[in-house]
Amino acid sequence: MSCMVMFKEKGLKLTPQRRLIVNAIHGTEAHLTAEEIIGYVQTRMPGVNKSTVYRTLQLLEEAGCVYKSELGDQSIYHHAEEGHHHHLVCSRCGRTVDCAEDVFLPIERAVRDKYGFQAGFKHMVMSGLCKECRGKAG
Amino acid sequence: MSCMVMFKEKGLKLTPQRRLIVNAIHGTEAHLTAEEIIGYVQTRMPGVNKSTVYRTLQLLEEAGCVYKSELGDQSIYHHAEEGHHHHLVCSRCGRTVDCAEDVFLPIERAVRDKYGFQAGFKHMVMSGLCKECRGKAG
DNA sequence: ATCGGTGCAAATGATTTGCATAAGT
DNA sequence: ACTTATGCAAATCATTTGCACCGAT
Repeated sequence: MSCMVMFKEKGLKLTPQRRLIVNAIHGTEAHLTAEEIIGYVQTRMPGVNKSTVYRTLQLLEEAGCVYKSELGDQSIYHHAEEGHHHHLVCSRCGRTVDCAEDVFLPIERAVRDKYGFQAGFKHMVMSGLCKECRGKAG
Repeated sequence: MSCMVMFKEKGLKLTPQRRLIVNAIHGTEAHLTAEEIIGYVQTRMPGVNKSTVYRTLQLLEEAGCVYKSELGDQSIYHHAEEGHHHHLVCSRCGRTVDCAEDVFLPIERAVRDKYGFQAGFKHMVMSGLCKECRGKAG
């Protein structure tokens, strides 16, 4: 719950709305779209406005409590806990699989050695087919 | 110029507007935003409408002549020629460096072996710091 | 009292779409 | 001629912003 602490440390307020948003993100290992988070929050507290959610997500992202990634035309959000820094999202069933951080090390090294380019692979979201969907048609 | 041929093969028309759009994309190794392409086209042929450009880009992408990637909140476009399948975009100076395709092989293998996940790394755009900018402040 | 937070409504900005007209083949 | 393409204007859709009011410290 470092998010909660963060608010106070920055002199920001820990409102019920913000608590809900933090809960939504910490309550799952999945990636959530802004819309899904809005839905979660509004289910438990009708009347909460989209802009409140967007503003809070921005605060959380700036504080490093939440990762924001672009997938397709929307942004998806995920908490920034230790131990699982990348994600595999199945483009068929939507399942999310956590992925170890070190899988990017070879490419990071290769790109640095070959091109002198320091790539930043932070919380990457890769799309493809998960184990279950690989065999299936479609 | 397989794009040009593609139009005819599909019974589509090769208009001056489309020719310009194809030229814009094939005339550079850089990634172009829709806006940049619109600018290129309108400079040489004022009056061409955005929607024409967007519609053509969509056709080209569907035909596999052009790659579309999301970077930040906009889409960027690049021709689909052989030999350079990934791109490194410097987040500081905007420079684009072509990147060999094989740098993704290790990660593709690792993710498949570890998680049974078949990731699709097609025409990836990675952001980071290029050789020139790595030393500089900022 | 003061500063930050919220809801609301309107603004943005990229992309898409409906439609009447223009132009390739 | 016949079908596709284009320009224009309006519609979307996710996200952002201005503003007056509300609430916690």
